[in-house]
Amino acid sequence: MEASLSELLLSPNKSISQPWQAAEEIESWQDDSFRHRNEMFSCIYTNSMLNQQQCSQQQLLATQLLYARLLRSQLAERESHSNKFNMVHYSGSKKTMLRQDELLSTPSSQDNNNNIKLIHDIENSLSCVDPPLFEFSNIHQSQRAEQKNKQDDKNCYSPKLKSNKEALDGYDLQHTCDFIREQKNILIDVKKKLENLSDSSGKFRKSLSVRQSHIEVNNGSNSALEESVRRQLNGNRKSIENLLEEVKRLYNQWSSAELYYVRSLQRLGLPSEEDGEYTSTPTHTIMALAAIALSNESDILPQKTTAVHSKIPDIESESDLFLTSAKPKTLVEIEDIILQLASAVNMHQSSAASTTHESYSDSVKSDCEESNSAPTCIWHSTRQTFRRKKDVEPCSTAAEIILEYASLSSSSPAETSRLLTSASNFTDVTENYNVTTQLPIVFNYNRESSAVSIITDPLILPEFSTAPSTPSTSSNSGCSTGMVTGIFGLSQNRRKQRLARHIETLPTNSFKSNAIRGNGDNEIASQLKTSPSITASPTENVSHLITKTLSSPNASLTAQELSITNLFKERLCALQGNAGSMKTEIFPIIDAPYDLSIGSKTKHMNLEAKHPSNAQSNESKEATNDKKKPHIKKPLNAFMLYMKEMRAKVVAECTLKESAAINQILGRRWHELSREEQSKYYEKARQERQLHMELYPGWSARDNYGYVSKKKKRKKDRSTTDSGVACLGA
DNA sequence: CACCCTTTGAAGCTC
DNA sequence: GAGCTTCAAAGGGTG
Repeated sequence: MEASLSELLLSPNKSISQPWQAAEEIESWQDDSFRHRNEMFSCIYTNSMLNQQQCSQQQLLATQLLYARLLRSQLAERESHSNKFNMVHYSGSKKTMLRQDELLSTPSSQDNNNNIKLIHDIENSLSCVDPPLFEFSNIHQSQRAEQKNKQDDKNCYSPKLKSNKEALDGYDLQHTCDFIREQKNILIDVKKKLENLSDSSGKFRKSLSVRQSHIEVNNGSNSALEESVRRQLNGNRKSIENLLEEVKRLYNQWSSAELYYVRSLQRLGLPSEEDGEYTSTPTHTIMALAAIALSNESDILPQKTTAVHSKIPDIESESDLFLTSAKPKTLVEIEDIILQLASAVNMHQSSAASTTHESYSDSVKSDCEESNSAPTCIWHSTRQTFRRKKDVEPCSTAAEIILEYASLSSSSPAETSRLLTSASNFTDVTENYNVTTQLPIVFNYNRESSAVSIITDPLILPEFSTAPSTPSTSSNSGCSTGMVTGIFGLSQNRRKQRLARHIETLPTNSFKSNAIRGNGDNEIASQLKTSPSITASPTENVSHLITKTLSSPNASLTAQELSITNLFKERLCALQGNAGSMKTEIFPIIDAPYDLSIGSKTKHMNLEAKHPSNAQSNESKEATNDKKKPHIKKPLNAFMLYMKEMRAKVVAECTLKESAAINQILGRRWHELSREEQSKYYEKARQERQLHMELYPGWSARDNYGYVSKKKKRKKDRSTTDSGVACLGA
């Protein structure tokens, strides 16, 4: 029962001796860490379960926070303390949450309302989650131990791995994937239990208040007994509220792990368990681990966020938050595991592909060789193909692979939607690159780059990949014109102001990171090629970590590059494989970061289905150009957010189904809202705009002008002409 | 099947 | 800066 969630998730083998499992250590950090646990996510996910739209933003925020953490972790000291996996201490959290001393402080003889019993019922309901969990876990762990023994494996991916190769040889990828999937199912069970617990706790709290009010009404006298009962009631209520708070945090933390996992799969274009075609891949494993790392993030929160506990912190504070060099507590350790796992996965892959560990380019070759229609490789002009030949200089660095991948994407200008799909891929791999190499790299390739360029910016790749080889496709989009103009390249005053505002919120630390701000491919290539030095430069801790993790610096580099390279390889081969069919196959544009829903399938917000492409023939070229760039929708305003949230309720209340009528009702209700209630939505809208602005720094609402039907425009013209105002305006 | 309807608010455009 | 336009969501209705 002392097992932590991290243990459950990360330990495939019970026999693994992991120092962080020591109960003393757990006890030592639990109190401190649990108090701050999920501060970030409790802020991020406030009300998130009630509002899907909100979830999308918060989900993204969470992801960004992860990256920011990854970034920050490079700058922070690696603590010697072994509170490595400071995740939800699953069973232990129960004890912490319940605070036995508080709960038991009330003598049972005075528990007239059976409050203690109820609390214990709740406690039991929590504990009833544990047995199957650990039973399950132990079963699988023992099974895995047996399997391990059968395979005569000598090593596993312990964080204290000394001989990486040995461990990698013994690493059973498939089992790990299975294990993670199983643990995810367990987490789903935990989630359900927590929801049930939350419900029962809510009922209890309600009954508690009813009883208390009953006492107050019926008895006017202030006898000592009543006072005592009241105090106990208050105490119990406090306990319940604490319990609920902890449950909420647990739930949020779990959700964060799941969300990031699902989201990562979606953004990589990999199927999830919900999809029929799901097959476990190394990338699944990596993503699952990343999700775990994200979940772990919650423990690194500085105290700062508690002040805004009741509301979602704004971006400024968040940016400031994760760029301050607070102490990392667990992330480095988690990353250590992830790095080793990723390396192990790729080593495994490499060996499976009958290639040498040292030459992953050969692996690329072997994986891609079956592709007949190899796109042009701009890096190896001698062959003009990405397909590896023995006499061709292979892409020797991850940077080249990345760039080649990008060039490959851009080499098929006819399939712009595909390119857009690759955007998320690129971003993903870039992120993975950060994960696996622990390099705080920011690719800032936005034409109108703001100082804050969130790593997940989906525009990064399209711009990056299209710039070298394809001309601008639009004249009005700031994202597609020329080279990097920087923050001074803005032409619109308002946009200047917005950006200036944005920049003002930037902590200076953000520039201290190893942000790669380049103007061309060569620069980024050279930057990436020098990754070893970058790895060593931010802190000695990183290099120390890697050196410690892997047998040698070279091996470190190789393993890191293997990690990203294989990720790229996967996508690259997929891209190549689809090269022949790309011309006819239209992939939906996935605008992943801004529109992914929690636990749901990707919503293709940018589907062009509504676009009247055949409306006017003389605008076909323009329409074609429009199709080539992603359609980034406007952020929702306060009323839209309100509508989105309340529509279902109104529909349920009324028999109306027509949206126009519903909207009228919602409009009236909006005006009936108090200022406070409205301000809640205004605040949400503000955050949405902020987030949108950071995600799409170069985006302007103007970019969407003309996106809607021309008929609508004609209709508007007609209506305005009727009013007579438009004539004056025109 | 594409567009309309209907709401409010934000942003862009025009004068 | 005022006034106007466009778009954001939603889904039944309409041509």
